[in-house]
Amino acid sequence: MTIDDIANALGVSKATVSRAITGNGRIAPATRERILRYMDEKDYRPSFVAQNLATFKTRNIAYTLPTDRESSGVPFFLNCLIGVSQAAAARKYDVIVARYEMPEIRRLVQDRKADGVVISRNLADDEIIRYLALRGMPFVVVGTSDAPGVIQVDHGHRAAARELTALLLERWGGKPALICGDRNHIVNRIRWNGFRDAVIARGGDSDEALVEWGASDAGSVGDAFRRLYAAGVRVFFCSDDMICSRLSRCLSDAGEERYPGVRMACLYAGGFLGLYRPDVPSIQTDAGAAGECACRVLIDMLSGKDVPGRTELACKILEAGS
Amino acid sequence: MTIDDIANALGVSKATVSRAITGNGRIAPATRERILRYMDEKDYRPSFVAQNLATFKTRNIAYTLPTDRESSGVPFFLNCLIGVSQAAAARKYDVIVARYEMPEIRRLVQDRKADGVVISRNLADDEIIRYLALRGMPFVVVGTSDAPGVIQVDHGHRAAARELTALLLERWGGKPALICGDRNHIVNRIRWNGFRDAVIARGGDSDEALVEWGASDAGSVGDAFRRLYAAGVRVFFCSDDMICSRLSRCLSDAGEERYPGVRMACLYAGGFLGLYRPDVPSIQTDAGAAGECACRVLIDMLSGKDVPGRTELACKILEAGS
DNA sequence: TTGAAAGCGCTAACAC
DNA sequence: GTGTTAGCGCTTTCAA
Repeated sequence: MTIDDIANALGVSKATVSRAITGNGRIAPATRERILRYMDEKDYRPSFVAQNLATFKTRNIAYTLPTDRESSGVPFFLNCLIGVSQAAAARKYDVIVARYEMPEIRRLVQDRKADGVVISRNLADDEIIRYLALRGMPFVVVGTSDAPGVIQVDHGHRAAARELTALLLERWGGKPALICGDRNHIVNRIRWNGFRDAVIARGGDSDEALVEWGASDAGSVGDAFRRLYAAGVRVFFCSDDMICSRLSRCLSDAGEERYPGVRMACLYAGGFLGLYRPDVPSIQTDAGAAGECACRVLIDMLSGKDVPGRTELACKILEAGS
Repeated sequence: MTIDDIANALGVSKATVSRAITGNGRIAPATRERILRYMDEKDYRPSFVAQNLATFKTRNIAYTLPTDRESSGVPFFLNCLIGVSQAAAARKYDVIVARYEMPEIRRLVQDRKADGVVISRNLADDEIIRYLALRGMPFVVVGTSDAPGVIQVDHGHRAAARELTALLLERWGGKPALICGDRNHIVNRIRWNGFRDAVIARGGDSDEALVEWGASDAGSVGDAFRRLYAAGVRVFFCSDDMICSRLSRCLSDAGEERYPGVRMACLYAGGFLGLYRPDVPSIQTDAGAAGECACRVLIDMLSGKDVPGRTELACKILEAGS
């Protein structure tokens, strides 16, 4: 069934039917009603493709997916995608996924398969972001980007890290340090900042000895831990739950009694942690909410609305026993 | 730039240019070459939307996403999606995601946003699968479905479960049992079948006492474990790594020495396990490969090729020490 | 407020 | 082997 069938059946012209569908142009409320009711009755849906051709819009938004083995195990990306998909569907958009690689992104914009893109990953200085900006493809980043003028949606990692750190330093005392992931990931630097804020606020200084960068596999986490422990650190903050789990395992392997007085906390729990250490204090974020918000912002942009340069979502701090 | 510009620039007709693009119809190899080269030179890409309108194809394939909290932490779905996306891109298709819910699926087919769908999840008897079949939307399932005539791609879970079980019974001896997840998940039933195959082959019988269904959270896994242990079981197979991790944690919480002689193995390692218990024997699958294969099969279907009703991928058995 | 008609960029008969 | 032409289903001037 097409717009013509409707027009004929109702004795009006295609144009009028189109006006009823889009809401553009002048049309008598009565005829509009009549047409809409008829469409509904016949369960008619206008063809997206035809609409797209006429309007130069796809009604798709693209979501970028990290492809490295490392990230694909992280629940964040899936949860975020689900949020994006939800927000999109609510506004009659669809989500198409694109792997976060230059050739794929290029194809995406050249083939005009999407009206805008949600980027789920943010490295410090990024070729893909530059490309999108250059080509005028609207996008929003989930996370924090240091590139100028980039619309972003993120959790308030720094404030949350500061808050949890302050709380635990107060409660536990002892010498703290942070075991942190890749320094190139902005979010790790942000957590480090929040952690440091709290340390400084208590009169400590921002000593680099307080942080071990680049922890990732079991080996490097263990090494970092032993170095810090030897230096007198007893309160261990981890930049994420992956590291926290590894530290925790490293401790139980060695026998907890071998390292008395150790405390630990987690500056970001993306879904792993809960499973294994419900007792570790941590910061919870909601990837789905972030995705949803980012998508909403993007679609607002596409509709020509003004959007905030940065939207910050609240984290939840889980003090959890101990 | 459109097909017309090209036609004019080269002094041929639109139709000829179209033939060069699609490869359909008769065209002199020489002109074809000339046109293609020119397009390349000018970095011209035909408009997908216009093609779609003319051919009734979208060149999109849909991938369904589970929406429950439970599944969204499972790396399988993301890895599978990445595989699908890879296979699709290689064939100039795009992937659009749809949450696995009836209203969304209905919208998808009514709006004709995709030519086919890859289903990443398989419950025993499924409303959505029935709907797709009814509406003539081509689809393939990653996993095993008992609905008749459903094209499926899966790992050989049963054979692998049988093989690993046999191997370990041989090596360890002792009374075995399986702690299994939701009985409604087909894949759990399949693993149970494989496990049982091996037990029977050793002269055991297919006693239901050998399996505890419905394990999921820490509590139910712990309960199942204690019941079985009390019944004399010493060799514990888990249907997946989530359960395995919980069992492992339950043991270390209790103090391993409290339950002497316990062995454990994992009939499916989706990405969690490796982190925490590299020493537990397990069955590894490759979700990415499965997604890639499913997508390839689907696109073959769409191109009118004959495809196998079921494709089975090999699992990797990790014997891992102990 | 409505209708007629000209696109949007491409494909696919059908003729030559 | 190539060109002509009529769509694909919708939007959007421009007149009426």
